[in-house]
Amino acid sequence: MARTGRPREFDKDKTLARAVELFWSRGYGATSIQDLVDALAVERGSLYGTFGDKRRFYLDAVRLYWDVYERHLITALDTTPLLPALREILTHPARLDELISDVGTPHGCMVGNTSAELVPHDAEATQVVTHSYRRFTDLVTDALRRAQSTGEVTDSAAPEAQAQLLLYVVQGLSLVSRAGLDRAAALSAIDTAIDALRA
Amino acid sequence: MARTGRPREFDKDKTLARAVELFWSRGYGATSIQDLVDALAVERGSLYGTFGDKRRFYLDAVRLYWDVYERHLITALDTTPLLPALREILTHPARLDELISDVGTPHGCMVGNTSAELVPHDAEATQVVTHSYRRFTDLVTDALRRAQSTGEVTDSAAPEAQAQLLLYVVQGLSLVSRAGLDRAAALSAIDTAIDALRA
DNA sequence: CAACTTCTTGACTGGGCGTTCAAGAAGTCA
DNA sequence: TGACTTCTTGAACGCCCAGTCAAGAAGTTG
Repeated sequence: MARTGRPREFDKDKTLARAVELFWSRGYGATSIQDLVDALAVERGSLYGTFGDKRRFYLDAVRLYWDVYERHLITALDTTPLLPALREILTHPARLDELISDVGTPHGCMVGNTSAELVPHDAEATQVVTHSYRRFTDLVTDALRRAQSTGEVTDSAAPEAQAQLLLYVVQGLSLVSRAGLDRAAALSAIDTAIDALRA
Repeated sequence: MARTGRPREFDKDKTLARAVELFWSRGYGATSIQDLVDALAVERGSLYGTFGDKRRFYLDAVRLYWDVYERHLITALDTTPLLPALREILTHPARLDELISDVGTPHGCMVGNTSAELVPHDAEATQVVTHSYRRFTDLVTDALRRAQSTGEVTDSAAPEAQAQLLLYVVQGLSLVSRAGLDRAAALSAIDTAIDALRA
């Protein structure tokens, strides 16, 4: 059973990565197939043939977004001391860490945006969002547990509760930053959260 | 210039309040005019005559949502001690405080949902969201400043930074709770946040 | 009652949406 | 080369959407 035929003219992975950008900034509903055709320079039929319908395409984009963030998360959490890494993780989706000043308004976290727009009435979207949140809290909980044992992080609260709170903070910052970002105020707030973790 | 004519058969305020429910749970894009006609029992023409187009209608609903929450906020913040009130405020949009167990998945905060779906590409929505966030931080900052002076709240951080952080927490909790809510885990996280404010 | 104003009703419109599909192009394989 | 498979292209389709409008109903005013 040979799988021959005319080869695809565009790079599937790169196209999906560019679709992430579009879906991320505009959301699911406000991004039309025509927008994607224009931005990706791939015709409608090819998009449908390669990625299935719009929902599949979008959800694949969210999954890719999360995979990239999770890799970043795992790398960052594997450092000592932990608190500077946590600070970076919290500020990352809101692009607070970018040095350029004219970064424009950030798009927030794509998982959070999906939660607001498609959850709970879309079951598959709900599953993707739930999975991502769960991975975040699991990974951060482990890191906090280690940092508690070394005495870097206070054990006045359970690492699970601390991690859950950090999820709220990062999702909240991402969301609020869509409406415009006062960098200094945001960083002060994040530092307040990080300081509260200090032993 | 008399303003006579056939009187409106429905209650404008009550209808707007019911529209809040619908827009809140489904969002802007996923709520069609037909949905509103069906749910509100008011014909299309009357809705358009009374509330203008869909965007106006939605934004008025968001404004009403915020007004109600803000009144609640002002009342709650005017109490001593402050920390239990803050705890209640944080849990309120996620309906963590409701006693009934089958509350279903909460809709999150309607302002936050608007931020995810319409901001920043809709200027008026952005203004509504920005205004709401600003009011929240201003009101909470004042309350925290008073509570710092009485010694209830730690002065290890500026009240502005504490208030901004609480905005992130409440927005994050609201958003995350759309994907399903582990009440105990959420309350532990919120308690961790509140404890960090204690002097 | 008659004139006037506003509200109600629901059929209608035009447009944009997601999606499909047929015909041709570009490869592989024997 | 010729059969076969897959990809590309863009026109076409049907649907549902937000929004309009004309005709009638229900009030007020003098």
